[in-house]
Amino acid sequence: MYDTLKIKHQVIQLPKEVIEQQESPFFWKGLKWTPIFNKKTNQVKGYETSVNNLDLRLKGNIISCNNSLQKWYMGNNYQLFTYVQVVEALKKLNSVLPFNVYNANIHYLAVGTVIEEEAQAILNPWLSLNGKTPIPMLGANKQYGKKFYLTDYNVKGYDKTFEVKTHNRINIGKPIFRFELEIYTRNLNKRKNAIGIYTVKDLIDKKKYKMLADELLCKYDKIEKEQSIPLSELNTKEKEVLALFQNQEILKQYKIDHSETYRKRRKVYNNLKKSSNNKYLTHVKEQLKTSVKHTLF
DNA sequence: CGGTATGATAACGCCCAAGT
DNA sequence: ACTTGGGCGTTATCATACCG
Repeated sequence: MYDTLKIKHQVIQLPKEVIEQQESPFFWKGLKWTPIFNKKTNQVKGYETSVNNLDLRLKGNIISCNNSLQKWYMGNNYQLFTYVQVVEALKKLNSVLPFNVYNANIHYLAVGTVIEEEAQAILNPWLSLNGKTPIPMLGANKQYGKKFYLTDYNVKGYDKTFEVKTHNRINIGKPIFRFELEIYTRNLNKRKNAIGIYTVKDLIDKKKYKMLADELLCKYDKIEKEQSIPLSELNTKEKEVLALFQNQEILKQYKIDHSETYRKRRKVYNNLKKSSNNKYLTHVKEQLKTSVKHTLF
């Protein structure tokens, strides 16, 4: 389930080479660290090294490691990445990195899952998220995904089959849709029912893992989607509300000019969606649910 | 400028009561 | 019965700062 993780380890005792801001490479913790220079001042601003295809940077007394756990461990992220595999991957990461990974701080993480579905059909109905329209994800002059940029998190869905075909020249041989949430942990930690993701240890807390999985599904639910509802079954108010919510431009202005009424309209729309029986959207939701459930093992 | 961090504040969802 | 507006608790965004 986990994709990109940005972890930071605080070094208690820096080697003398770092304290002296040594300008040549040195060995520390069995790794060769090379200085990074500030191009303007030519001063040492940190050190970098790599181990097992992972880049590490040391700045001040913080070693940071930003990478996709799944891609590092499995080579790709078009397959499921289950809890058991996550535990194994972190165990391996801990054995490879020169510090205790489990105690490292985590500020940002991405969770995602894949389902065997045609991406375009899923993406076409996506209208907005919290009132924001998606940015198209482009590759080879083609839109292969949609991404929502919000302050504390990003949500994206895309054609994984297309992506690995154009970027990695790999043919998966079946349609794979990937859905992903990239989020700052503060958003997870400062809410009412906080999940509490502070260190890597928290990532393998089964209860928290489950909550993150739910968070991913919850974001999918929050995406405003074009509804296909049997129109003749709606009353006048519902028809008007439906039309309003399917036009993002008018909706946006409506929200500004009639904010109070907007809230009432939204309520009607929410109820409308609940009673809608869009089989396809329900099917996609179920697929995601099932997929996420499978990553729990 | 883009990425990150942080506290302040605006916006939202929900409920209820009052007005039309 | 439908609409409007206030209160409240929660969440998202804004403003600002820092860094390279």
